[in-house]
Amino acid sequence: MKNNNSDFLHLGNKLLHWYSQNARDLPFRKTRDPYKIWICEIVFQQTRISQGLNHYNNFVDRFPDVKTLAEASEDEVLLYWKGLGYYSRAINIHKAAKQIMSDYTGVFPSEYDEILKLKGVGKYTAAAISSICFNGKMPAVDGNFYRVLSRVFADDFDISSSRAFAYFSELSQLIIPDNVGDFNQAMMDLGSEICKPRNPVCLECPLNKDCLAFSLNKTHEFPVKTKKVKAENLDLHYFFVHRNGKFLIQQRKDDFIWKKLFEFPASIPEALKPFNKGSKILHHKLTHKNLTIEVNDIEVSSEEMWNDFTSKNEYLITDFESSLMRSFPKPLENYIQNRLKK
DNA sequence: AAATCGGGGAG
DNA sequence: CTCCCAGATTT
Repeated sequence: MKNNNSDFLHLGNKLLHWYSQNARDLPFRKTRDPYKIWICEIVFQQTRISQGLNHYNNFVDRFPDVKTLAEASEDEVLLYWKGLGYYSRAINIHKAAKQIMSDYTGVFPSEYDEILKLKGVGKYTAAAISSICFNGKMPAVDGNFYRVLSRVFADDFDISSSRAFAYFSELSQLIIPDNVGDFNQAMMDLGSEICKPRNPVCLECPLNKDCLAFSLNKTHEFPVKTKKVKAENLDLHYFFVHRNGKFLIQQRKDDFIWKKLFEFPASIPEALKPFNKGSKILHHKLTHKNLTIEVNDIEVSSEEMWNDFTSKNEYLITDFESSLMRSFPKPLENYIQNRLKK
């Protein structure tokens, strides 16, 4: 009579064996430094390894430890996050570094409950760090867990439900082995390399004999996700005000998209319109996905008028070379390069 | 419980 | 074009 949870424990051990021979060779796999693992976990939230690998390497190279990161400026941390997206991660990672310096004397906390208190660290990340670095026993339940578990058990629980994390945390207990750190990483690699969202490579999967969805030929039906992600359109207007290679920028707030990144002025004072008789004005429009950006490209003709602009304290003055040292939204980054590189 | 936050790449 | 990715935070 099979009526207890121990029936599935061999799955976790099969996974560990597969992982011992198929683990991806990644830079953060060579360390148990909680700082490095932390950075890695934040960088790769909602981000593919191939997309974030350079950012991870550059980040830990410039900020090799908590103290270095805590003592850096927020703008420089954002610079190293340039192009990665979800910029609150960079702001939180910087706050958390200061938090570790002040609340934990600069020593990375080792307990799950303490790690969870760090800014930008949620249940997944706290579990990942504690299990990989401190032999913690919490499953690091992420999208890979949702996908692998829902397929293995042909479970149609809606992963877009707010209860999905608790549900699949519970479900993972059926197969979780003693070595939770390796198990968590094994689930990540399996989900990434084998049990992929589309076209999973089931013939190479160590769990294919145990996978209900595979035996039913229904892997494509799992996981179930009902909620659709709606992409609202966003229209932005900018003034690219420039003269002799210099141009105006300002820093965004932290309450909307592109938190604290730099951008062109979204408006200019009425007093400075119209710039003056001779200024050349171009209108550029760029679209990308749900984003529409219109740029009033104004070459200020007189030194006098330029001085009127630059005397406004609300603007920063920069040029192409200096702009490389700021983090701009990707579309504006591209615009600057196309506009001034020549 | 639901909305929001980026950008790149696969299909 | 749509969907997804080593999720967390805010409301």
